[in-house]
Amino acid sequence: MIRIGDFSKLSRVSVKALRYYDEMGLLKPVSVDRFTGYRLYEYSQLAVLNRILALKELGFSLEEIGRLLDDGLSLEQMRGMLKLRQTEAHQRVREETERLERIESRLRQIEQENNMSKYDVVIKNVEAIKFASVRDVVQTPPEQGPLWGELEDYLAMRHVRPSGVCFTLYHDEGFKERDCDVEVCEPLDGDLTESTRIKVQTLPAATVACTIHNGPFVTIGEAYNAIGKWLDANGYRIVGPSREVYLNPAKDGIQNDPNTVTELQFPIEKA
Amino acid sequence: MIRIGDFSKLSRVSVKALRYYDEMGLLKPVSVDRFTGYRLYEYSQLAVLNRILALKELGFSLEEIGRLLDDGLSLEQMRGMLKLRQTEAHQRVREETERLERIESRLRQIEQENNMSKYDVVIKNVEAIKFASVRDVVQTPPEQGPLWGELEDYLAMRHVRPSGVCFTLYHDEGFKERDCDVEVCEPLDGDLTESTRIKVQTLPAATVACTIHNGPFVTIGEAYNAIGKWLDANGYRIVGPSREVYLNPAKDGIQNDPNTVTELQFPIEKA
DNA sequence: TCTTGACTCTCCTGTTGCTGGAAGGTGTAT
DNA sequence: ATACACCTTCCAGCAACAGGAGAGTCAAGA
Repeated sequence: MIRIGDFSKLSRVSVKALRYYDEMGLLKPVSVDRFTGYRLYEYSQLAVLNRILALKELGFSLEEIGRLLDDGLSLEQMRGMLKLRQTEAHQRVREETERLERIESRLRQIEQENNMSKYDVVIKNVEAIKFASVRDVVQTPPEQGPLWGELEDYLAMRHVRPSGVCFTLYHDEGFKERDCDVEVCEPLDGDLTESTRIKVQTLPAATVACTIHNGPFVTIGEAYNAIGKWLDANGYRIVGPSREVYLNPAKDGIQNDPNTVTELQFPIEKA
Repeated sequence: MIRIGDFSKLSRVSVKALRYYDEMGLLKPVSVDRFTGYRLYEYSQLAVLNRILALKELGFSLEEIGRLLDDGLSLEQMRGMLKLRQTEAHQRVREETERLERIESRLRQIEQENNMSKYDVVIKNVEAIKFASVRDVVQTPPEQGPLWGELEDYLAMRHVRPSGVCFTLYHDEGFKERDCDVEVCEPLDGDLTESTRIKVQTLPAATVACTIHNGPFVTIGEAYNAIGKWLDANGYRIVGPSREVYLNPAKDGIQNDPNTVTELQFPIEKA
């Protein structure tokens, strides 16, 4: 029988941790002095402690370990739990690897361009969205103005009000300055009858890389630039039309309001 | 100006998190209604939030992010912090990969042998240790008894008492049943003059894989077996003599006490 | 105008696996 | 007797929020 301090030295597990394991019911000392409260361990309990540590290494929580130690665990159960830990560990390896890639791409960016981009790209999941839209080819993006007029008139006439922020889909692959295949969209809650020009569709939920452009449209190219580089550097592939979401739409037509806030969203997949 | 719920929907960051960021000083709403306490955000703050999220992805804590946002961070500083994160991320990738390996080796073990080993192997760091010892070649391990007598007599004559648990070093590479090069050791605190047979040395601190054998010595082969397999399966290399640590030494000479507790320690390196 | 129902606020607790420290009792060697 | 190392319990804290209670706010519909 040895006291907690010696047990701790032998096992290289802190006294605090041992007391915690006692409290959690993972490893009770074989006896506790009735008067002093001193915990007394047997050497043979080091084997139990080793089992606890080994399970911890495998990624089990202390609570799970407690159950594993109590229940004479069947092999099948054990196998199942290990499989679970396996996928989790896999997942975390992936995450950390991606994090590492991102860090390295940032470092490269600093080395090469010697500055920090004003655009930060983040990945998020957006929900499916139902919307009414007009699609057409315009000479340059700013010329989508009339399409907006057309769409809004149509909605107003049918007393339908958009249920969220409007956006434009760019159907061309890659960036294109002229003859752009654009689709201007207003999100919808209820129903709407279509016409030859106005269609109702649903965009599926997606994982998108996005960045925020603060300022007038004339400079939005920088944002496209930044997000494009980021996708490249971090190994993502574009898998659908990009969206320009007009969070705080321009007040004066579509051009030069400096308070405009626009979000760029690119549906992506890991390359 | 939008309320927290809408800001949350646009950013896909929970309301709780936004309030927390406010409290931490990371992202204050541009205004707070004096009467209702409602937080009001600007669309343009989505860019700040994106920066926060991007830094979080890189592995920074919220506190660090706070400082990064406040101090107009110099590029050099940023580079330094990124380098730090980089090594950390590297470290974690390694850890998770090793965890994954261990899980997979356990799974293989279950598939193949259809049972769970009674021996759990854990890795720990042991400190340097000074000791007195006798080294000799014995026909079989159990025949080290006389060496123990020799060592203990020597210590007793010089009124030196061991300062910890005794152990044996096995200097042979691999497992050997006969003509074993063993060294029986008693840890020491103070000084001791050497003789031709008795030497004083210091084992350096080391990383060891260890397992606990509960029971008589005759069955200790199983423990060696288990630890050997484990090292193999998890990609470790033995880099020094193994130690047999007699935690709860046998009472009857050295053979058959069932309450004996012995720890096997193998100094290792990742292969 | 009243009533819903959806939002929002603050404040408190809980999460995980411990670490650190305070205040006080033990054990042993000098 | 007196150190000094140990041991005990209890409380606080970490990181980044989530969940919920209890109460106030807002806009739309009856």
